[in-house]
Amino acid sequence: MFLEQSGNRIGFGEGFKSMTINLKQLSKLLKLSPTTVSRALADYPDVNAKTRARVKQMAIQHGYQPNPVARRLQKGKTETIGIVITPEQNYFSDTFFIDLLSGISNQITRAGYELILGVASDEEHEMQSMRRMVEGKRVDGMILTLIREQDPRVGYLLDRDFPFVLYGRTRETRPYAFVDMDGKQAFEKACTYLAGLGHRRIALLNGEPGFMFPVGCREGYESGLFLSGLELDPDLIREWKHKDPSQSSYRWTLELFKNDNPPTAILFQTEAVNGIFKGLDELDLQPGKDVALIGYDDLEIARIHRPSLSVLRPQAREAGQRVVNILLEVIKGEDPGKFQEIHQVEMVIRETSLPPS
Amino acid sequence: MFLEQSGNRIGFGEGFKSMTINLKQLSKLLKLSPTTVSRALADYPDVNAKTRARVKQMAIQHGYQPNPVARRLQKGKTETIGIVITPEQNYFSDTFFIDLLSGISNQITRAGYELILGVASDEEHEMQSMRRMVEGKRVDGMILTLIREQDPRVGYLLDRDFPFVLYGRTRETRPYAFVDMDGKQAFEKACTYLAGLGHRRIALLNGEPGFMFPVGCREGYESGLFLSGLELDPDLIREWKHKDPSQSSYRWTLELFKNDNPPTAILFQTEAVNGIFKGLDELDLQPGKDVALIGYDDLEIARIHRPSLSVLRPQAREAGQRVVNILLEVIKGEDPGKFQEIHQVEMVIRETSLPPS
DNA sequence: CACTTTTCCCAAAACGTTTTGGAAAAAGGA
DNA sequence: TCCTTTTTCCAAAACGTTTTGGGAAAAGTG
Repeated sequence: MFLEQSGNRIGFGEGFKSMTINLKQLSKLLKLSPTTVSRALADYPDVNAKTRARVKQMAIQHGYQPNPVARRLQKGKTETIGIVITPEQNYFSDTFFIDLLSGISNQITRAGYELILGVASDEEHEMQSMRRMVEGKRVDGMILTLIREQDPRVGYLLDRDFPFVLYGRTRETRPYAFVDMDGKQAFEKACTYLAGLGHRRIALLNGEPGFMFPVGCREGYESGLFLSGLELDPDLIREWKHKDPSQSSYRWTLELFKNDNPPTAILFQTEAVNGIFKGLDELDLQPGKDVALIGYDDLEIARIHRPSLSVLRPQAREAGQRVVNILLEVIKGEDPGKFQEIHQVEMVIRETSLPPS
Repeated sequence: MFLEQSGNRIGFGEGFKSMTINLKQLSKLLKLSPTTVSRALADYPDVNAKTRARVKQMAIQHGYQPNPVARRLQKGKTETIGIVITPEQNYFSDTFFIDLLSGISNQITRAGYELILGVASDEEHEMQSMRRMVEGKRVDGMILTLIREQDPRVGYLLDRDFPFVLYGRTRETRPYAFVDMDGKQAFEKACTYLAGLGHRRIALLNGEPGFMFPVGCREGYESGLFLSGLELDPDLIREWKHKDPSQSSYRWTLELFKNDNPPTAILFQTEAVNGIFKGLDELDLQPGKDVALIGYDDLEIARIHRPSLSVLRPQAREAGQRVVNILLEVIKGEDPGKFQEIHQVEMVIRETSLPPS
């Protein structure tokens, strides 16, 4: 049976579809083969410069864009990258995560790829959503965030040799690609800075154990104390809960000051700042004046609060872009172990980091 | 030339790909044609129940999943839905948007579709990102959020008859599908409630003009005043800026109380609550006690603040699910004008909605 | 038994690209 | 001029599905 290409059926009520043109139709218009048109558009050297220009001009004129689905099938790639977020991770609390996502999205678009998003309600659905993407051949690579110390996602992906990049790190001996912020260096810097101002009792209100990021923060804190010749006092360390940063940090703030020898400064993740402010308010302590504060992450609240909050500021957008560039390399077949980046974090001194009164 | 299907090349260092099976291979294993296997899996009646069971069993055993890219090409659909968000919209500030997104994502997954995400830095890139999805044949439909009164995106999509659903509404005479919250009814309810408590001076700290959602809020506020026999006083209405809710609402709060006859209650979007709290604090006014407060959106801060904030609570998750279900219908060819839903908003009375002192 | 209907399966086409492996035409070299 | 090389193009295969349009065998029917 011989089947005639039906053409575009203009005026057939097909709505949107009727305004689109495909390769075969374009090549007919140009009186060239689809092969040549395809190769002309892809800048292959074996097509005459003159015809290439003609092809490109016609393509633009008719708004031709190759059908991405067809190209993906032929190329054997999905040109798609997956990411799964969970609402319980209050990570979304402010500009930080959206900055990261913005860097990721823009770089993916630039590469002609797509970003597909899964929203999982808990850890189990998180894994399930990822498996659907991976085993369902829906993505070429995965981006992982909010990494846990023991993270089953990493083992899963390593086991099946599937391309991925972490924003963060985990406890895993096999090599893998990651982009991480130097939380250790950041907290060390903040800690020595405060000590340099004369603070001797510096508290740490750290993130929840189980996740990886508080680990570096604690290391930096301890190292900062050590470098400043200060003793580590376990009574000055508390950990807030991820599901409820404000409430838990509020409680811990009150508790910190029950101490006979209370802190004059607190280091923490900015996520927890509302609880801290509330606690200090209740204790009639003025942030910045009676207690120095430095938070990790430059959230909106840090800038608008009076006094404004001194912070450690990770460059989330840039990190997001790096994550994508690295992932594209890994997808191409590069060795993931080559890509392990730790980005420096700058300190922004505002009004809450004064010497002790 | 005769080409032999090369099979799976197990042990060829192909990594991930080698653990996957395709339709042809599965059909060979079953000694059936690809046609029959495909139809068996799709529950066509023209395949024997016995063989259908055999096929399904074998498919599960080998973890066969049809390649989505191939299916999309054949079906002429991308099975993909697009959404574009912008960071400048502080919409991401808390759980609200992620709840919406969660409802959207889950429903899309259930339908076997994919959600692709664009992050645009401003209005222009927002349009650009959408055009890439639409004209690049990367999605079957679009979801739009944070709608403006005059929204060029809506006109664009209507012009080319491309399926879409709004979360929100816009000024547009042609019929289109939307899911919106009944902001008018919500604010009316809150306003009459406060009036019922005895408040006579009720202020409105509304969202920025240009966007659609403050319109309903204002209507509800005015209607609530009217129903309660109160006069509208333009001095009691202010509008915060979208890019900086806290700062602008802080300024307006101070200004509201410069009034000779200051308000005893404020209605507002919860996004703006930080600025209001700060303003009241500076004026030595106790939230809830000296000034009644009801916010729109049940953000985390509303629950954890002491006193806890009375709020109007839209059901974002459910709305997200409806948006997707409707969009799938529109994609199927249903008339968008049939789908115009306005969801009720419940009021949650907490500690900031007492009678005037 | 002969004919019709139903059941069950399949070959081939189609979706829209890119890649492969030439082949014809033009240009260069002796 | 004749052979070789280069330039420019293209037909056909391939990616992995679903759909189309039968067709053979089995089951009914008279």
